[in-house]
Amino acid sequence: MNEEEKALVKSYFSPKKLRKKQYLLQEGDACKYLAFVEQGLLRSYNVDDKAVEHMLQFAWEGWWISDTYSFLSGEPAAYNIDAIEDAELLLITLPHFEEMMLQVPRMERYFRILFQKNIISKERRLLSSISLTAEEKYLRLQHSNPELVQRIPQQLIASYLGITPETLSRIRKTIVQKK
Amino acid sequence: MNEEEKALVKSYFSPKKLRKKQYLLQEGDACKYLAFVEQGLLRSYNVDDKAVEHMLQFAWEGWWISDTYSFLSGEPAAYNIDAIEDAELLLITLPHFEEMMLQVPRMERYFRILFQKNIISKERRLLSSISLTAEEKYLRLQHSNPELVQRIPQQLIASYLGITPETLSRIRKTIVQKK
DNA sequence: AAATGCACTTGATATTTATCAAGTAATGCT
DNA sequence: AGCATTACTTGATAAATATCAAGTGCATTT
Repeated sequence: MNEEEKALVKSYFSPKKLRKKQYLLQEGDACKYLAFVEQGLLRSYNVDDKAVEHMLQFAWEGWWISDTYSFLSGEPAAYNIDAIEDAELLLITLPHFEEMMLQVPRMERYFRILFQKNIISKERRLLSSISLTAEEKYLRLQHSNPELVQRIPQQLIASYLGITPETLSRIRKTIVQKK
Repeated sequence: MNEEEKALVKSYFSPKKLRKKQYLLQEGDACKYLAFVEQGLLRSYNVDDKAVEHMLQFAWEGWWISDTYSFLSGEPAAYNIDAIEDAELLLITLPHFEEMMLQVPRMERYFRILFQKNIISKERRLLSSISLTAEEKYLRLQHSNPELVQRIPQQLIASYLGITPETLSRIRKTIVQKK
């Protein structure tokens, strides 16, 4: 990308800082922004009838996060997004996003490829989810994404895997014992 | 899309017919094609150490199917793809796909948007998978995708939901009894 | 029409995971 | 440093789901 393009792309975004525990998006609101994480750590999740949180995604430096459906459709968001660690973001609105796609074909391509990669990783997580035991899921996550396991609090990892914190605690114990 | 573009796009694809139970792709081979389903029904799945199949995706008229990772990277496929019903497909190779993206920006856009939608539906399936009971998963699938539940054999639906055929059979029984 | 093979069902039991309750360790706040 | 809050662990028990084994019904083949 040349300097001119870089400047143009940058002009579509606005910076935003978020303190730990602050919301970027709350369920029910329209998701106005797609966020690029420059610094820090965010999560998206939903909350069920029993007030249990279910992690959809974590996003740190270099990752994108939003409620994709709400962002694109304008419908109320199904998910919450908040900061697990203080964060610095670059935000883009849908009109700016669409404009950018048209003005900078390179970005259209960038996002098509980004989305491809996202699909591939979601497919893997899905297959883990439907085919592995709790322990296998944890071990595979640890193997495929060690930074996540290291950086994210344990209860959130449990939620991400679809198991209870107690079960994860016990699994970790047996893994240590096996060594 | 004008006639010229349509003809150009069409020229990148080659047709293929598949009989029921025939493979389009076998685990370990490179996935050479991205397939568009004109007619019929396909599935992608993997097989674990215990020879149990785990459904990743079903694709019927108007859907696309491939092992996305293998298709893009050239690495051996992790999944099998075969026909549940006799099928007619349009196949495109990666070089043709890339060429088409460059020659027809409209298609770049089409796939970016297609991938967005794919991500949204995978996210929903993932959240169902990590947050619902077996019965809730089945009911939600039935509600969100009645054609799938009607058209796909029950054992494959069970696998798609990450439960055993026996459990699904019992769940269906209790649902009927409740009515 | 009889025979074979699948898909689905049903039953008994085992295993995995969740729930509830209490404890201990770690962290944040003033 | 001391107190409060939150995160994690552990134990006892309950609930959900898997496994294994037979059986039934239905369709396909001969």
